Amino acid sequence: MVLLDMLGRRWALRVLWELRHGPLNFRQLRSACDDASPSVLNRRLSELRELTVVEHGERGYQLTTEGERLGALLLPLDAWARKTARRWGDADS
Amino acid sequence: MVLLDMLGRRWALRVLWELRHGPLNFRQLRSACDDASPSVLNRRLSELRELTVVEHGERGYQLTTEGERLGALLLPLDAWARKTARRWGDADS
DNA sequence: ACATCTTGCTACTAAAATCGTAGCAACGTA
DNA sequence: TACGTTGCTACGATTTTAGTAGCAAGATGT
Repeated sequence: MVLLDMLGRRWALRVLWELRHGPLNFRQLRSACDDASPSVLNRRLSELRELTVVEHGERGYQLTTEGERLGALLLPLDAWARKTARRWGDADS
Repeated sequence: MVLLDMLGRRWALRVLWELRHGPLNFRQLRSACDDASPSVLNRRLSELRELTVVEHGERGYQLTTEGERLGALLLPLDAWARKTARRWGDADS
């Protein structure tokens, strides 16, 4: 599973998740990702761009059409996460 | 997103994926995961067990009910991966 | 009883990934 | 020209993972 190996890297899923509502520039994206170090974030963005899942346009980094399709698949994961978080009494999402 | 941070660790997604068809013992699981090093695999399994997503029963490691629910959400991801793999002419899945 | 095999897992070192911080070059703005 | 913003690189410190060896406990065979 190449995809799982790719997405199983730090910030990969998170980036897709944070871009789901629209473009963010590098620094916005960074602070959205708990201030991930710029070196890793940049590397991950390169990889995601190679996958043509993310692109860098006028308005900043954004999901491509393919990326949005992939991002949509994360919604159920999020729903699951929220459910189990509630199950454990966690505060965050 | 605690979940994404958790799943964004080496072999986490992969373990869920490899257990989707039933229990595997430690060594089977390891070879299913490209012979991941036992130290990391074991650590990941501990974490997944803490999440009550994986458990260690008579037949080996297996998904819990919650785990199966989560695993089911990976199927669309796999479908997506297969599609894009075809798009790039990759051989593997 | 005894040796053998399997299984889950630990130990340990080397390599790789990530963190955390500083700061630069390019660009726009005043 | 001075100043702020943005995307990004550099680099040492820390954390994670890789890779290999092997042990303890239980099953199995003889």
